[in-house]
Amino acid sequence: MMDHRFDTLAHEFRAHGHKLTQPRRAILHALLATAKPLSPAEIQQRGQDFCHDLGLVTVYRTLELMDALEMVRAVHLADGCHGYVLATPGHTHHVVCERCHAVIEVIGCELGDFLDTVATRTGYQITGHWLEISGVCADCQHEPPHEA
Amino acid sequence: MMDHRFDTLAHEFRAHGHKLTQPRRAILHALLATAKPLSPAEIQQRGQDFCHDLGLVTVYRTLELMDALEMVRAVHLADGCHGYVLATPGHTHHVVCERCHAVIEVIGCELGDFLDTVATRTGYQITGHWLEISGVCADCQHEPPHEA
DNA sequence: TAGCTAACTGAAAAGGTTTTTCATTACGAG
DNA sequence: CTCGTAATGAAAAACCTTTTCAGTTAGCTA
Repeated sequence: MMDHRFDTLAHEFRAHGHKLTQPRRAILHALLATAKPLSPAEIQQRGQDFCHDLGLVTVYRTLELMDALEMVRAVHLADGCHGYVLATPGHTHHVVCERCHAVIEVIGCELGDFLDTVATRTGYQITGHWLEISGVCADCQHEPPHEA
Repeated sequence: MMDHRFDTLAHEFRAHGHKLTQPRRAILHALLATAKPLSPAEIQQRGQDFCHDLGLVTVYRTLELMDALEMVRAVHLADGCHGYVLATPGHTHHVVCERCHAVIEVIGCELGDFLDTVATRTGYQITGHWLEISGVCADCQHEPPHEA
């Protein structure tokens, strides 16, 4: 497993005083192996390839921890709102393909001017924002619809 | 109840061939009486002031209908993601006060340039977006923190 | 106004997801 | 290697949302 991303994430647990257990390794592998947001149940299923008896409870607890450490981000989906993807550090936004659910993170954020306008118009002091963009990824654009 | 907004919304049910029942009136009253997003359970509680035996199931069914008619919008909140506010027609974004949860809808959307950049950068064909902004509303700015 | 029918309703039950509890296990410091 | 503590899986509890179903109501027709 000569994956630099894995090592970086693994180190993150240790750096904050948390143990690097087999179940947590399995969850990392599951998340690293996909670009789609995965539900807790999907993470458990895929993680069991690495840790046979990975429990769903552990997935929830680990996601909670990883969310607190900003290692993972929750993605609100149209149906439910409970998908998770590995996070890129810093402020990012997601673009989710509406056909295959592939996710790209857009690093950098040029919403400043727009938010200034909003502040002026509403009288609110703006402290944060959440943006999700949906579209059709390059691969899916080259395929006839409804065949993915 | 000489509320013009109530009449407009009430008419909306009829205009689409749906009945205007007491439970539905109660739900409208509950939503009209607040600027915060309300959970289904909160809508039931407040609606019972107008319709004593308003059931939670009816709240869910009515919200589903109102969502389809674009009378109401789901707001994803930091904790859960299941609040509802009355919708302004057209494309809008929400600004939610992080202290008192008051919501303002921002009409109009100047994200076009940003989305063009995202399209170029990612190769995705952009089809939609969801933006929520958090901040501190004018009222709360004038109060000392932690006293709302 | 009275009668009629489809739409709507509340209660109960089912279905799903997330959290809590608790005895056991395993990480990793020493 | 040993030990203490954090982490784990299973079971149960707690939620939230949807489905089912028999009874009720809105509002059209006469």
